[in-house]
Amino acid sequence: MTHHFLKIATWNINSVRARLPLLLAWLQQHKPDVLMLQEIKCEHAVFPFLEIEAMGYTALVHGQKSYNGVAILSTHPIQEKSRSLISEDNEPARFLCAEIEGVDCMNIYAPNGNPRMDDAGLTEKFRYKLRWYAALVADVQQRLSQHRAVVLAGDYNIIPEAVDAANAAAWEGDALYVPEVRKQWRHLMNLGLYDAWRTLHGTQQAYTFWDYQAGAFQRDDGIRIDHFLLTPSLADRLENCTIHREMRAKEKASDHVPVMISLGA
DNA sequence: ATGCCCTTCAGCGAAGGA
Repeated sequence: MTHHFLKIATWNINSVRARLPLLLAWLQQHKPDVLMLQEIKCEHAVFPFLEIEAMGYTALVHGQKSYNGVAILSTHPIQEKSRSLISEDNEPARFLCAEIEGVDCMNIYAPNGNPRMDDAGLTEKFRYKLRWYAALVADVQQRLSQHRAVVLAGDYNIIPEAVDAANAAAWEGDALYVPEVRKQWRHLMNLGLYDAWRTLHGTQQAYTFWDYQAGAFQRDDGIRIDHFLLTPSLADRLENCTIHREMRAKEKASDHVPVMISLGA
């Protein structure tokens, strides 16, 4: 079986319009085959198609006004497979799946889930995060039963382990780190998926998000919450995984940075 | 101590993020 060499990236861009110059410069420099964007924060009608298509990319957009929104950019032929994960009314735009070169590229922007508790107990926001992850696990399971090659990438809003935070103790009780949520991560891993960063870099500490507040980046008080999970045949092709930390130091930076993998032919 | 910051929409603050 022959494959295409593929560079696939993910980036929670925190508004594609506010970040367009940074996005175009990054694409020009790194030229990924595929880029999964989260938090584009716009509807399809105002997505910057012209500028992105001028760089040789086709854009598949699942937009929403003001909040959320995901998109997949590709230099290869792209076929949409799904944009719904959880069959509830008013589903926010947090999911988009497309087939590219025989790979199911699943772009996720998981619910944050905070605040986790209020006076009445677990909040609806937190319960929704758990339901959303249950639906994601079921969707991935379905694709695995069909022997699909799957790249599951995006903003998971999960700190998998203590090593994935500069100060794990500060995240105790937070919806990104509580045991119930880390258990959802383990459910995914136990389906047989490989964390691209962990696979290549072991327990080396690296972060993909630093809060805008309190000089978090200057203090390197970050967390690793943007991830690539791969099915085994794709993990076998994994050549590298890079976290583009330098993007956090730019003017008008997103609070997340790009993560990129290379898959061998 | 979810306040610090940033984005959107719609105004001259609120909501949401993580």
